[in-house]
Amino acid sequence: MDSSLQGIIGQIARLRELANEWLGRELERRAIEGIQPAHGTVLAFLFKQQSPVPIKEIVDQVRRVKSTVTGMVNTLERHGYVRKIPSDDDGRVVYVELTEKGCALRADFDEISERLLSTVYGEMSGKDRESLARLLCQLEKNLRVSCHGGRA
Amino acid sequence: MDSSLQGIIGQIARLRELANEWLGRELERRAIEGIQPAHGTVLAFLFKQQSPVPIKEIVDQVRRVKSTVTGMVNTLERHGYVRKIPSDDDGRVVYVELTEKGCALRADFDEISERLLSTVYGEMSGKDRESLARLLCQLEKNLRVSCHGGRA
DNA sequence: TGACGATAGTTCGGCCACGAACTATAATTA
DNA sequence: TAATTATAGTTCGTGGCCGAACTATCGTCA
Repeated sequence: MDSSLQGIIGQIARLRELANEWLGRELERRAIEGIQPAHGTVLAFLFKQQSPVPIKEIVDQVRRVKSTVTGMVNTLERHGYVRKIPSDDDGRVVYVELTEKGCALRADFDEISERLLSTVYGEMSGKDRESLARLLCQLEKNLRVSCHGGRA
Repeated sequence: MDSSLQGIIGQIARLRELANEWLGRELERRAIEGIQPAHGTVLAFLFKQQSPVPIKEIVDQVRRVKSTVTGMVNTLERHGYVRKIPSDDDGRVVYVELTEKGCALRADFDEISERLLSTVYGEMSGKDRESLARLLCQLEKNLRVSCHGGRA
């Protein structure tokens, strides 16, 4: 029931898909291989770090279950964007760190983010952008309350 | 880059996930088994039919690639919500039709759709709902133009 | 009628995404 | 210190989603 097909939820779902599609094309256009739209949150987080981070940290930040993060990190590793380093102190943890190739994504990443924003907003006035953000926040709050009583 | 994490796209992505989460809980609460939020568009389409439809029709309506639809139809069939009937006239086509069990979903489906709508909107005024829809349409148009030059 | 191209579906491999089970290593507590 | 519990990651099975390749059938056209 991804839909409610008609109605606001369908609209939101479509929008999200269009954005993903746009990102896919942009990545392809720039010949960036092995990167999926979903990797965005992980990369954004890694860009902010100046030292290797445990996978656990990524899991907490990225709002994905650990098995999902394991998979994404492995994909990123296989494509050479990231390196895994087992901890010496704690035999359970594995650190993740961007490689050269991974760091090199940053410029594209920033450009793409900016371009997406300006594409999606187009000529929309600042006032309308604010209204939109506010209204969406409201929906988000409504759903969040109904889902988990406001937490998270 | 599902994200742009911050900004409108992230907000939309979160909203869509929350809606899916909400749907998941609702389906679980009603003990409806084997149904995924993504099946919503397929079911909505089947509810509107009074005779079996070729898979091709579903593909066109549901905005999913044929291999995806094949998968979903098979899942629905395995759970007994749907029946596949090879055509006599045309050896290539396979018709799909709701079973009793499938038809029985309709009431829940309608209720759930309505409840989701009222949950997500909450107390938002009619005027705001309209503004929101209008603004989202604008974003959708912007992206669509940028993606495929306005088609589709 | 026979070859060729279009059309309908399926299959396969690759990803994300989830939950449950499992491993291995701490940390805690009796 | 031994047993128990908690924590970090991985693995596995299910499913959506895609694109590409494949099969089978239908239409068309020579």
